[in-house]
Amino acid sequence: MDLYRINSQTPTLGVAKDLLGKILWFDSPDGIVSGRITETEGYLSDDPAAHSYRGETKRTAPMFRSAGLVYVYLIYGMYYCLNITTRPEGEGEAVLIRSIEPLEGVEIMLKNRPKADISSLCNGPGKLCRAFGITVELSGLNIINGAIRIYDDGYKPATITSSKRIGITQDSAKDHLYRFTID
DNA sequence: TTAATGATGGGCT
DNA sequence: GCCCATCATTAAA
Repeated sequence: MDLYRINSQTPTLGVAKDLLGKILWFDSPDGIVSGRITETEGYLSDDPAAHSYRGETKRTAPMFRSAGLVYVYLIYGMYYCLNITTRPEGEGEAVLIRSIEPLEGVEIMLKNRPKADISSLCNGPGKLCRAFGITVELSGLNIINGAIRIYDDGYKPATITSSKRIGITQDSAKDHLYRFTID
């Protein structure tokens, strides 16, 4: 199985679609967990909904560094969200990984989310980070050498659906079809 | 079945 | 002080 590398020549929305069907892999303290990516969203540099929009801060620094880094942030005080950066130094774009179909380490995921059943184990950005054990401590790692990686096993999605992003309310951003899903 | 609400804390104005 | 790229739980219908 091949390591998947982000090509910084590829536009962010192209990467968002490209990541569908790839395998997210994490060498967690409890063991290997992995799953197939089924939902992503793109966040662009001229996009008021992007964390990078108001400039670089300590939190958002990975978005501005280089393509192929992990950007993790805390949301609503209790959940983490996982992104992969897509652009060269200074640009500030990323893809949010929103949903995954569990593959390896299901017993670890169930230990992290004891009340979930398989179908709802990783079907949301907060849920998948909780199930995998991904926290903000991992923000800034690269996906070539780090504990979080992406693999390509040759799976090709049949159909990619575009839709509006979840939870985006700014008038100038809410209607963009930057959310991509496969079934 | 869908709709409303509470949890919980960092980041920014 | 308000907002937030969320989710589980409860309430209503």
